[in-house]
Amino acid sequence: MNDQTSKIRLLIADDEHLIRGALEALLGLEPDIEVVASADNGVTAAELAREVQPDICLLDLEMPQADGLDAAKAILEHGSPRIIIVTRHARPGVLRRALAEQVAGFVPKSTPAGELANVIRDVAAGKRYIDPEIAAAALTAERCPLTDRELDALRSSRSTKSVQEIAEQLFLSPGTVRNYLSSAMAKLGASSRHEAADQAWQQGWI
Amino acid sequence: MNDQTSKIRLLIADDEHLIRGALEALLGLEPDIEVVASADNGVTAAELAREVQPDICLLDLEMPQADGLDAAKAILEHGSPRIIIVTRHARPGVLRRALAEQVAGFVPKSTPAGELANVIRDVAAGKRYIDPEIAAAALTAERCPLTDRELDALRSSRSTKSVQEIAEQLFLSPGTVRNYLSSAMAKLGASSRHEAADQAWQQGWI
DNA sequence: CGACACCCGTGACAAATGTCACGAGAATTC
DNA sequence: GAATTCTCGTGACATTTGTCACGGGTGTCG
Repeated sequence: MNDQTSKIRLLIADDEHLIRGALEALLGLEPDIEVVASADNGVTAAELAREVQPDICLLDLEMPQADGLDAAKAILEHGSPRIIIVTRHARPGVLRRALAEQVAGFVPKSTPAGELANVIRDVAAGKRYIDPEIAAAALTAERCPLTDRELDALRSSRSTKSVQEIAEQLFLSPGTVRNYLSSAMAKLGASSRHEAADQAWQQGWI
Repeated sequence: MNDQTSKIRLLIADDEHLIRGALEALLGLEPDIEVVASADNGVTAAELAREVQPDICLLDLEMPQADGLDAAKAILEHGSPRIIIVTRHARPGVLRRALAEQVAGFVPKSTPAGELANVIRDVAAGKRYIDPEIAAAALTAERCPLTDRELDALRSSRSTKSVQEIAEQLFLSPGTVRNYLSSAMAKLGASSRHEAADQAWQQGWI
């Protein structure tokens, strides 16, 4: 791939131009890193990755079109760069899914800026890097106690408002939906379905 | 203050270390800009501003402790730097409040990175800069149709869940609160108070 | 087989929520 | 002064929501 003398070839994807540009500037200062591509959404990130074959892809998790995990999946189908996910809200369940996708690095945006270059070097050297805070949270967080249908109901209840509509979406009777939501709320200790749906989302279960 | 030869003295405040560091790197590359202070919340930003007396303060809107507007207010009590607000979600109402605080610049994080330095120079030269997209949105957006009490109720309903608790917070009867929420929902075309509160927040009314 | 967990549905009930009609007070206008 | 409009407030009402108890069906595991 890249020998001792050549630079680490980096792709950056973030939908906020200001931040992407700033990251380019920050990392461009490093003598052993070269930014070879940048994108503002997951789809073009995947396309660019196929073209330029970078060593490392630095992907923001929250992006329009396709998020960081979608992009990682697409990228790994046509190449084998190392992937680092950057995120604002680090949720345990998301970390699990990221690791399932063979992601090599996972850092929150609260990471000190100086650290990032080191993480990139470590990952380029074949190591993996997981933010210790998030790792701890993911390990202490118990497994999702909800059943599949309960998760379906919660998912629908985030976008839809009335039980009727949720029932129609899932092809169920309204009573059943309320039962699922009720039991989910009981398991999560929430007092409204919105609260329960929020919690489930925070954990990365939906 | 600063004559032709001296650099623009800049304070940066953003709670995400990664972004703050990246911005420092980006702007540090400019020959006529010098980052003299940086903070990760509004309170320390205000304290630092009093100490180092920067020419320009670049404040993120979303910060813990005190947000960008709070910080701007505090800063302007003990000095007269020019303030630039940076934000992820640019809401029309927030722009209005920012202008009321004598803020000199208002840019979203979707601004191209190269632009930012130019904005800083313009503002340092005494001009004002408002992102055209947000300005247009703020001008087309009609004035808030809600009464003061309706706004109070919506504000409370974002943090509190039951009508009872909202009523206690506002020293009102539960029935009155429900009326305010109901009329607010009618005015906004929402079908639940959460939806209405969300809309009002999106517009920057609360 | 029995025990168990999950899926789907029903009916009934209390509490919370949203809607409505109505009234008191203040300000404006004729 | 009377009519009008606006805001703020109260109480009654139907609907929605969340809870509970129950039953039938399916598949898995010991």
